[in-house]
Amino acid sequence: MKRPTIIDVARAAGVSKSTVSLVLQDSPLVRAETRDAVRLAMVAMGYVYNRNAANLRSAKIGLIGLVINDLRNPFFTEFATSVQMALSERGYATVVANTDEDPALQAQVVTSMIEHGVSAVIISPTYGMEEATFGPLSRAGIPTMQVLRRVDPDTARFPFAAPDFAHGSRLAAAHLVASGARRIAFVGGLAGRPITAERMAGYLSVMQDRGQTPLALPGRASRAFGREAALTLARNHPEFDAALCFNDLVALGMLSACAEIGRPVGAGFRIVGFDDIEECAQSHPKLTSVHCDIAGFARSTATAMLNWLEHGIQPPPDHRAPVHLTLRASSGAP
Amino acid sequence: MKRPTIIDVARAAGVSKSTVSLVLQDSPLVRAETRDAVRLAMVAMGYVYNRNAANLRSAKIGLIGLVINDLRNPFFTEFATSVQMALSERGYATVVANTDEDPALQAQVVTSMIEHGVSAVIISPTYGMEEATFGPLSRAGIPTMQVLRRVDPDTARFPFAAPDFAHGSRLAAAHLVASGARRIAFVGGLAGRPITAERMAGYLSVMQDRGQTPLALPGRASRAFGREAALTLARNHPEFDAALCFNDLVALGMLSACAEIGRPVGAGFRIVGFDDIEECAQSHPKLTSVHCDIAGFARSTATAMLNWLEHGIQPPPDHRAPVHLTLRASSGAP
DNA sequence: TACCCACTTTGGAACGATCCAATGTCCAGA
DNA sequence: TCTGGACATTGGATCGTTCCAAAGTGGGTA
Repeated sequence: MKRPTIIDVARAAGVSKSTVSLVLQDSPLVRAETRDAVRLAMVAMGYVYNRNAANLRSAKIGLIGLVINDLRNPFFTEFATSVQMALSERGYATVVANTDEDPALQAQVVTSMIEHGVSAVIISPTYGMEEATFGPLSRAGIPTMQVLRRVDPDTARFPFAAPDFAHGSRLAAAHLVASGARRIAFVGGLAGRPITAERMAGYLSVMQDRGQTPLALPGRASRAFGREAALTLARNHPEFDAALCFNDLVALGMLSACAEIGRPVGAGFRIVGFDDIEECAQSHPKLTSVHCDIAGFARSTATAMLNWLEHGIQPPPDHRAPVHLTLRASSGAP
Repeated sequence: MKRPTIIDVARAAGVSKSTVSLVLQDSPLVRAETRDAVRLAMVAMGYVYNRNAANLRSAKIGLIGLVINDLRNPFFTEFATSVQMALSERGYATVVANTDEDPALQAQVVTSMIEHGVSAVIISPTYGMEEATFGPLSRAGIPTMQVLRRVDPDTARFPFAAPDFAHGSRLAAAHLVASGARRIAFVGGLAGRPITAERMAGYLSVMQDRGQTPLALPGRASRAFGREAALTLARNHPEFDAALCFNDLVALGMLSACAEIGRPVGAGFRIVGFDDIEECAQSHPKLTSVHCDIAGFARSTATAMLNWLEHGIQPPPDHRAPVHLTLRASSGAP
């Protein structure tokens, strides 16, 4: 009825449980014939290794938690998938949880992960209830990296890493100006959040340089909001001839709405996205975007985490990965 | 240095370890003041529950493996995310792995999951090396469901569940015919795969009814292929006035290419997608698609799995979830 | 006073592996 | 023949929980 244990296997193979344990660990100490006999017995009785019992003593698990605020967003999907695959390559399994920007849910999944014994956590956090999320991690002494968003200011304890959004923003704004845009709006991103501030930084400084009043249409980072904003902009601010978007989803939503109302996008109305997700190269017109090499960033995050875990090398408190601008038709590039 | 255990907590709170255990389980047996004292001690010394030790006795682990063939595809992202959240709601953590359609990688991640002690696996498998993936699962006695694709034919052992693709295909084909399409092509999907056959079923039967030769443009289920196919179709088969696509990505790619070459989509050239991902309602024109309610399907899959796990109720060997057609502008619907 | 019962609390025995010190075996070399 | 050491194997303690039978309280009732 119940699952056989190493003791049962040992009995069947006529050896001691210790020997079976050694066989399980591929120890060179056991004689070849003994090993084979034990293996045979295992197969014969359908033995299943119980990693729980093992972990109870040796406390190594190789499980890493990955907490993401919005997993359905392709930007985060790409990040999560790349992290998972990089970890898998190094023999670690990844426990993933989506929080849907719900701080309470985030606190809950983090607790659940700690209980399941993750040995590290990589988190793209949501805002709110910081203590409920980071407190337990800190108390449990679990190495934790914040990525993409810095929510807990204690980066000595929870190192932060993200692409250099502010620099990308400057590149994008400068590009729009250089290609002749006269009035530029910033579209999307929830007001008051650090990430919005970073992605707006270049825009704001350009506006200041030109002595123009900035126009921001804050909103969710979704296609739906992009559509809405494009319509609003066309109706209420027809003089604006360019938009710098919080992210690609917003930009793609604008693209779709412009197609719908027959507003040509390109030299007449310039749109720049942010993140350069795969779809940017497939849309019509193709979308100019700040390329963050999210897959590369994900891999380097995974590496940094494992260096911390395996060699105790704590990542720098505030790492910014380089970004560049990918020019395409939506901003009137050739 | 090392993590405190319930014994340490018990000592600090001046009670026995049994009492601490009861507190952990929210047992009504303990007096309120005792409970509070224990809780206080826990917080004070940063106690972390050790689920491994607990599981050792009760043999419940609460870790569930989710293996996905293409996690970057929004259809699968939505599925995976919804499954994960449904499991999380019931107190289970989810170990996710993307296989990128690589059978060797799939075999490896499945092995790794078994070793990490997942108590069940939900897998959207890739084709090839079936034994290397399903053999270990079977030997380890881990309840495993195949979803979205049936790769291992032994559905008595590995129950299968998917939306009723064949029926969706019939609905889509019938709709195209009813709205007046004269020549219909089937675009996307790799030839020879069961899933392609299912999604083509309705198309083929309609072609047969009409005595027309089917035209299939097989290819990867990606935006890029959709673009390519739209151009090919326009160039080599201009008489075709409708396309039934393998999935939405292909259809969206076609949409984008049609916009590029100035071919109006709608009553003139009808396109129907498959899966009804969120973007279908945001594209221009909006995309008619076979709605699979993937989030609902994911939730019911999670429920079925947990019923199996917790109550031993094995899911039916071949479950098909209902689908329907969502009419939008791309097929000339009002 | 003695007894019962409901309410709390408790010590010890699992659970299934790992780890370690100790014990056998066997053979080469003195 | 004896000894040392390489190779194999082993029993017992241990990890941090849960579970269970048993015991300690205190109040009400016969």
